[in-house]
Amino acid sequence: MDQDALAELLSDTTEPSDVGQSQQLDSPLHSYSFVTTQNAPGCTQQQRLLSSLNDHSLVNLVNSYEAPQPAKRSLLEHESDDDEQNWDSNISHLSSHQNNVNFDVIDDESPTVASPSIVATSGENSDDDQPITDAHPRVASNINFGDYGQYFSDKKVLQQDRDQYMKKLYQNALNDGKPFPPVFKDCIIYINGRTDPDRLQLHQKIILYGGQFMHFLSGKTSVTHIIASNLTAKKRVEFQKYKVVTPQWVTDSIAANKRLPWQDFALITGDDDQGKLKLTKAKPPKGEPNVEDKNSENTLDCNHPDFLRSFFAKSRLHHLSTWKADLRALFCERYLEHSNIQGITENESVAIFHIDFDCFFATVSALSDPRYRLYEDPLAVAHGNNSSEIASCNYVARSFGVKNGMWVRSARRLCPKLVCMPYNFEQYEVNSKLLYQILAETHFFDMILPVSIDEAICVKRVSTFTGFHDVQGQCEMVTQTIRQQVFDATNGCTVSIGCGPSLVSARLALKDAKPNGKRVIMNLTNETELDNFQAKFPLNDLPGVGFSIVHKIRQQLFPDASTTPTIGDLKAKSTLKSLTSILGTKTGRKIHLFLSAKDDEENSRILRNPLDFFARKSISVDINYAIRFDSIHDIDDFIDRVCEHLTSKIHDLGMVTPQVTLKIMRRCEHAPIEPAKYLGSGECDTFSKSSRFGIPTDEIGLIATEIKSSFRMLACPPKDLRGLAVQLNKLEMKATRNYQKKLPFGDAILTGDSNIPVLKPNAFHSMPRILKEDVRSEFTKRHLQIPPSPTRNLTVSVSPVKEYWDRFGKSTKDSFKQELPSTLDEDFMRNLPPELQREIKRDHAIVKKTRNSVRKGNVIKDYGTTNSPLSLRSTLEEIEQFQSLERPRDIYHLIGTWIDQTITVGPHADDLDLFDRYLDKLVLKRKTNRALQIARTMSCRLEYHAAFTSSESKGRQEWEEYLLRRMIPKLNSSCSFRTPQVQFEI
DNA sequence: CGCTGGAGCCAG
DNA sequence: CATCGCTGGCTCCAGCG
Repeated sequence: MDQDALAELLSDTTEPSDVGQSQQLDSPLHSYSFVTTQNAPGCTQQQRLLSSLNDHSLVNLVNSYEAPQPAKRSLLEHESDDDEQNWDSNISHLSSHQNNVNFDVIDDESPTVASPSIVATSGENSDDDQPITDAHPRVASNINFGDYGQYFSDKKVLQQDRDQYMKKLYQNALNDGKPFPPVFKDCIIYINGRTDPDRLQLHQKIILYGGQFMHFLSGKTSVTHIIASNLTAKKRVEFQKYKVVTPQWVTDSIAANKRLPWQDFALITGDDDQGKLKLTKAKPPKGEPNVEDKNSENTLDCNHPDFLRSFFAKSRLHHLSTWKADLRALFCERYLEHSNIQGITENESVAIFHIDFDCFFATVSALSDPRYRLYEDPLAVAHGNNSSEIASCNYVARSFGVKNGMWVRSARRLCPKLVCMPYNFEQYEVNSKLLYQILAETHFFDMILPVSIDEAICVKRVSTFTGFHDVQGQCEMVTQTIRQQVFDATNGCTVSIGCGPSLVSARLALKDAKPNGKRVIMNLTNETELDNFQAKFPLNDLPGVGFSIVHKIRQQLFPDASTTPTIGDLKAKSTLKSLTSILGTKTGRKIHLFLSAKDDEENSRILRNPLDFFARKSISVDINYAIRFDSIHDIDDFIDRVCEHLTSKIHDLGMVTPQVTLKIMRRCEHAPIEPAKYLGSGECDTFSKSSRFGIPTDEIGLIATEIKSSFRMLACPPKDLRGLAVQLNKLEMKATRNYQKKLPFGDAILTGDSNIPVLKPNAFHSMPRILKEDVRSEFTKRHLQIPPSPTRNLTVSVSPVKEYWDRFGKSTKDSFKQELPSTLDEDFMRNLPPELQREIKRDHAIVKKTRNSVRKGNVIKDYGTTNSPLSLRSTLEEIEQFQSLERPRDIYHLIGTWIDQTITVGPHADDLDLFDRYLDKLVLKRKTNRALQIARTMSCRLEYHAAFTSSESKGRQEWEEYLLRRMIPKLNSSCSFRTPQVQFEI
């Protein structure tokens, strides 16, 4: 590093953690395929666009969503002629690849340039990974990264090739292969120092929009623009003659779709002796608006309506989860489009490629700022400096013993010089996309299975290799090509690849390859060889084997071992029988198979039937951070917001749920009120409670009410709540015929200007979520009225039943006041009806668990009465219709059918009497939960009909009348009769 | 025996 | 200032009829 750069570095006092906090907002890259489906952070361009529209256009824009939404774009999609081959079975054989390896896909105009990957793959027995790993066989400090950089900087042609290649990749990945407008045509741009958005993002933007990028300022003459956020005094003088602009020039030009005059963004103004920054109109690079933003963000506590959004925006784990879900959804979409893809059958031999970025977050974050030296300094990605968790650390840090998930404070004890870098979620997405793009373009694999943002499993049938010879060699070649391409495309991110005949072996090979290497073991054909290869790995390298399983195995089979046993150790010491007895049938069997490098049935599902494997079965929100509530009402509001989030999602997915689960974390009795980690949950007990709807629903009112009621059942004092999760289970597709029909508020009209078109009620709610939020705020800003969500509207204005229900639900709120007895009086218990006994036992169990804070083996029993098969013995004689029914769901179904069939004429009085008697029985038997559930089912059903029948419908009115006047009061009285005895506490 | 709800585990 | 401890899927187990 030269003196100037050093001086600049030292003069820059901003903490690294400030870098890149807000840069995701402005990127043009945010709008591609999977990112948009989730809660991508707000998008200023979009907001800008919206606010530029007049009311008329805005409403029209929203209305356009009444039509079916355009299909999401795929990250695996590209538009070239051979598109179809993407997922096809082995259309392009390796032989054609050998010709293509030279990157002539990149740029046909310069085929003469030797590609580095040719060097790497040309040697037949070259086991080394040139040029990436050759000079740096193992760990970081040896890696001669500079050589590679030099390689590019010396050869401008190559540099441009690479940019062209990247441009093409980006276009494919981000813009359906179409070029972006050439905003920076004829510009040759150099970036100086640290910038916001960071260097990597600016680079991408510049080349995407037609500019040329200079990595080094050696030949200053050719550079037309220099981008910098800040300049040292010395640089200021040095750059006097250049067009030095702020990064905003780039972002604003792109937003404006044309190159804006550089003078407006000049960093050095001629008449400014003090070198004061010229702050440009929209947003200064660093300054007050940012600070304000941060402050307001920081003050968001869990009561703030935007808390969820702001928390999610910064949570690595949330990002990981949503990325994964998105990738899975995308896979299914693609899979369905290409019906010719076949799962792998049991008898087929395959080569599995397990591909994974090396310390992904750390690498990407490090590359975004030239001050971070990835291969020399110990680096980690984390938010804070003490009890902040390390999301990812580079291999230098690992050599000190630093591990992912460690708190920064403890890591610093191992490695005092550890440098913390900020997250850069947007760039992670971009680089991930590039990986998947490259994998797809390779046209080598039969399937590309997403594992996560930084990891994929690729499959190739052995039978589809060219000839049958040298499978090993072909695999090695393809791994090396991929590694090289990813390295180039991502500006220096390395992937490691493990390749083997099974999922397990590929995974272990990957472990062997890391960091920055490849390991192909397709040549280990007989069992002994494979065994020998596997023997050295520690047990926890096996998939699905974590802390707990290792612990159990150690305890039972290696009581004296001081370290984690290896696969070889376990294989020598265990039998199928011993494993299943220690770990259970399935787990034991699975591990037993793993010991011979075989995949078990469950693991193979991803190969056999990927669609089934990736299908979404549940959806949930977990928040176990910053949860601090004072009152149950605040919690109710929070639950509402969580449910809103979830229902909005399943609504977008067109799904409904028959079962919801609430899971809470409650501060352990002995745990301090505030744990070591700021706003952390500390040590907690967890409790969960699930309940079912008679008919699957996506209705927020029902779901939220149910969850709130579950929360009360769990009887957690609001102040002790430290975490809350809501899950919608057993998701199913909503029947499509519904909801297309006319809804009762179809004539909803926007107030005000009569020239403004009528807003179609469905339209707003059919918009993609990311758009919805901005449109909503835009509407609010203009005092335009947004129609309520169809489902919610029903609950509010159409169905008094619902309203009643809400009140009914709330009526239980204040009734759990008394303390539970610390021990149960046996006599007292014996004299109670069994149902009640169970209920009290359950409550007692909660208290006991809470008191003891026992972590394991303290299962709460008799939890759900809602779904235990109904004891119909006494009701059977009287109610013929229920005779054959044993399961609650059948009962709900019957009631649903009953309502459906009588919705126009109303229920028959005799039937109602019969039904009344049935309810009486339930009440008498204290099965109020069941009765409650039935009422809920009926309410739900009636609301459903309310959507399609006129409010005059006599039959429906009768039904509602019955529900309101007879059924609910009956349940209410039974409920108030019951609650004092149940003795919850709040 | 098969089913269910709750808890636990694991991965990234 | 801290700091952002998610989420989906499988398995195990006890209890029920």
